[in-house]
Amino acid sequence: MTNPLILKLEQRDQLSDDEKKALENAIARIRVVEADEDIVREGDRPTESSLLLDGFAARYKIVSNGRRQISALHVPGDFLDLHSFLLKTMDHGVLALTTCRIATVPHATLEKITDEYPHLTRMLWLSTLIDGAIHREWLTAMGRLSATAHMAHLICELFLRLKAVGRADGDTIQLPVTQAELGDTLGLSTVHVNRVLQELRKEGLIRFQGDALTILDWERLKKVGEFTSTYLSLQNEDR
Amino acid sequence: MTNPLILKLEQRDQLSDDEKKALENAIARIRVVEADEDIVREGDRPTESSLLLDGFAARYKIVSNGRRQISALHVPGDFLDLHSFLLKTMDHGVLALTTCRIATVPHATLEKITDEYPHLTRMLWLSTLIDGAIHREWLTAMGRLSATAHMAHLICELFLRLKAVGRADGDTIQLPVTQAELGDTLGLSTVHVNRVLQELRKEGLIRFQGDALTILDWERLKKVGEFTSTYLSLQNEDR
DNA sequence: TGGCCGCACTCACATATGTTTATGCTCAGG
DNA sequence: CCTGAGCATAAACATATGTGAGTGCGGCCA
Repeated sequence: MTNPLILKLEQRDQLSDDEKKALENAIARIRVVEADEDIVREGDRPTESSLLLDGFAARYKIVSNGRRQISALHVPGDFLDLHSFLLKTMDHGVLALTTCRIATVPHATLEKITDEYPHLTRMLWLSTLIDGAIHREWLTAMGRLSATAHMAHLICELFLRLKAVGRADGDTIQLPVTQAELGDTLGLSTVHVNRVLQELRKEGLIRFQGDALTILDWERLKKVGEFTSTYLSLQNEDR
Repeated sequence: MTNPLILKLEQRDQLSDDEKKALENAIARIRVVEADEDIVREGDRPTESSLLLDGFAARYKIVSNGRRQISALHVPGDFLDLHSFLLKTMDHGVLALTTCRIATVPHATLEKITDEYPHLTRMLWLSTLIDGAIHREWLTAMGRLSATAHMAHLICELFLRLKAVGRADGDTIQLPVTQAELGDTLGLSTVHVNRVLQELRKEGLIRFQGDALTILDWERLKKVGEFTSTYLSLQNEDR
């Protein structure tokens, strides 16, 4: 089975065999983290970065009154903390939402890659830039869209991101995320998440039973969520 | 006068003379953009990136009902669209909030830097990672803090960022940003921005007359905004 | 010098979303 | 087969923030 990171990057630009080999060799070990466990903690100074191979994970921060905000949801192929390579100190934690299979890449190896593989370096840089683009999109959705639109937007995004790494089954994705976690992602209460999901269901836009989320009307869902995929950089071009 | 980007980067790690020279030489030309003009437009595919030398600028997105969300506020030393080097298509616009002096750096030159200067490349990468860290912090503030706390947080951040590039005068910074623009940044209405500023003033935390913003009680302001500066990566270390 | 125009500021009222509390489903474990 | 935990769902009520409309000030320009 191919490394989902390679899958993700090759969607954006071609990788040489050398580069692919360098990526594969960068993996020092593979570990498994159980659901609800921390993968990295706020304040940590990791000496390696974690690449998600399987499962769902979230970056999060806790604020004073114990409330939590999730600032990123991660799917296979995503680096969870590639930024710790240069930022050094984690300004947030990373949590496993399901059982996660994780490849660890030592920062020393990343440094070597930046010395020897300029194009591959740009591709890794790109992957953090996409994270940033997603952050901006979330900011816009959170600040200026209604809760319903925001939820629709998130669903559109997750569908495309999962599809891009071969994790969509037709119009259905597995989304093993509780309504409380969705609330922490969207900045809403669980109660309101529930209301909003009901509405999307009532409108015939989605089905969502158990973990299985099915898109029933992609076009209308996109419209409700004011979704355009530009920010995901899904095009293959020279970078 | 030193290039504020060099000032900004040298605060995070040492730069060699060669690297500084490479940065200076990367500037193809300098242009001036008047307040309220677009510097880059959503959908553009720039062939050069813009480095802000003087003035204030904002990244923004307009949503369907005409509402606007500002996803980043930029001060001198910030790249406005370094990410366009690899993301290629702008997923948002960039606007001059005041008259801006801007240095343009061709993407071809950036590519050359990534080929020849690994450490400098990492420092440029770092600067986009700091943008990302700020985005995450804004997400948390927007999703889980009260409007007042969010405003306090933003003020703390801008104060430190301006101070880091020598643009603070004691406890005072120039913040030539209207309340409407602050609203678009925080995801609030102008009316509520006004209420929240009154409250911070009444509490004796800030003075804000005209463009001059003075921090009257840093410790309490930090506390109200639940502000910690980790995410700004202000420490000098090997990167 | 007069008159706009942009902006800060106010008030009255509207509403999206939060809070609290409770119910019932489903599924894993004993 | 029962039990409890975790989760989705529900209803009643509370509130932070939005909306719409308006005032007044200060600076710029004719």
